[in-house]
Amino acid sequence: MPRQKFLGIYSVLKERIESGEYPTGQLLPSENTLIAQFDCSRNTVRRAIAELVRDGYVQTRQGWGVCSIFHPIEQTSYTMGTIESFRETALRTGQKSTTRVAAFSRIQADEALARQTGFPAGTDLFCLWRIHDLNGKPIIFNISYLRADCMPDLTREIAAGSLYRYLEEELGMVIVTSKRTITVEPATDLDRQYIQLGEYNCMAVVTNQAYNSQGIMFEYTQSRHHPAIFRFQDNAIRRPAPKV
Amino acid sequence: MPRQKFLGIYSVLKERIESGEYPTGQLLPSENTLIAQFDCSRNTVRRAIAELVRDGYVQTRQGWGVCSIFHPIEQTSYTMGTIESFRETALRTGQKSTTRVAAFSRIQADEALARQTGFPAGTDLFCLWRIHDLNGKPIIFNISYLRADCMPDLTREIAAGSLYRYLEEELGMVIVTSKRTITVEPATDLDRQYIQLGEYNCMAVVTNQAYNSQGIMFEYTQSRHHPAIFRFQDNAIRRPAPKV
DNA sequence: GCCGATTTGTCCGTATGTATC
DNA sequence: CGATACATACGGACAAATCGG
Repeated sequence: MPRQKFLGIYSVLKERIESGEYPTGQLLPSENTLIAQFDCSRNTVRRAIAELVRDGYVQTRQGWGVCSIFHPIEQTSYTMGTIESFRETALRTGQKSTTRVAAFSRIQADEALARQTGFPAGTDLFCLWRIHDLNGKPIIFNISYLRADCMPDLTREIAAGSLYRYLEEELGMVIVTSKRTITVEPATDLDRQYIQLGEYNCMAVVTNQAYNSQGIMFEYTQSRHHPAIFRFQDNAIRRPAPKV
Repeated sequence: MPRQKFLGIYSVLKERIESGEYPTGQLLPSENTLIAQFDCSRNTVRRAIAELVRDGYVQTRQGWGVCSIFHPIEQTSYTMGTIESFRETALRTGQKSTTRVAAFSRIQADEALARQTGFPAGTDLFCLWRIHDLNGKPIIFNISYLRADCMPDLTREIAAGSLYRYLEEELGMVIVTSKRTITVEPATDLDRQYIQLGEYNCMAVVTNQAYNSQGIMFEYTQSRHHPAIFRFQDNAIRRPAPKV
């Protein structure tokens, strides 16, 4: 049981849903019942349920209850609303991953790059090209720009390992928010050089802007995925009606 | 001011951030200050801030404060973590949209379709092909399967209008949750028949499973987008470290 | 249609824990 | 160490939606 109570309740409920104890389409016990079961306050139960809603496990309806909408099929998604590094995802799904550094340089952001990345013009940056292999096959071509003043001692060797592990464990940097944009772009010569695309002439591109705990954007990365293996899943919740 | 207090505070803070009153990289007033300003409880302020975090406007850090990470550039996204119909999106971005029905039929889900869509085998379904034009150009090919028992009187004519408006306003159905998956797939002959792809040989595919307020999945839709106009944006928040 | 019981949604006040400076 | 800030948790009150009698 985690230190935080609501997370404990959350994972217990999650497991009950996955195990079929609360079947799809049926109501969970009411909040009051759960309060008695877990011996906690109403807010704590509600917090746990809110997380399940975010995960697409249940949905709630005023005056009615909390309803399971779990379907076991979809649990194999590549990534969801959390930040997860390539290495972490591979680990979670039990696959074998390696990373190669194809280029490593230090540059200053010119006007065009500033517009593209969102860094102020003139910012001192590391430019990093990495290839991610999954089960021996190259599938992601990563173009990163990293604020040099946030990681002055970055080397090509470090970049070959887990960049996020280095930032978090070595530098004590806390990665908090990440803004992502998904697009589909024509494959470039560079893409074809690193990724075996076969018949495909496009790439699935995830553009990622990561912020550290001080609110500074320290990373801009274009992850150019082989289209055949790319998969992104999320759950949307309809907001209360747009008041006329 | 909306009926709900936290939404009012949310939109006031949002506007202050957008207007530059709380510049990017700086801290917002502390919770206690905001409590005094809005004359409300701590929970209410925190709820409003939580929404801003979800929107990627701010990030919070214990012991430090709430920090603006707003960048005005990115506000043109095609869609975000909410459910929005094609028509609503077009309206919001001020574009001209039309919808054509290319096919309309009534079928029963066989085993293969059941596996693909998640409907139980044998379910009575409407099958609907629609083409969405934006500013006169066809850009989305929509393949929908709809539970017939949720909308027995659906006709081709109704489908040509806004399907969601019909479901919500005419049938009083409330759309709550939607599970989306984004992939990239090779363009089919059918795709090419309806969408002018030019050099592209792929489509950006958004697979959507929509649930009504009773927790019943009533819609499965494959939205096959022209890759050049497809854009999906979201904000990820790093969960507290995976407890080892 | 109304009423009452149940259930979730919103809001308040307070206390304590924990991270930051 | 203390002051300040956010994070978690508790308990209570009322509102709004749902459903059954």
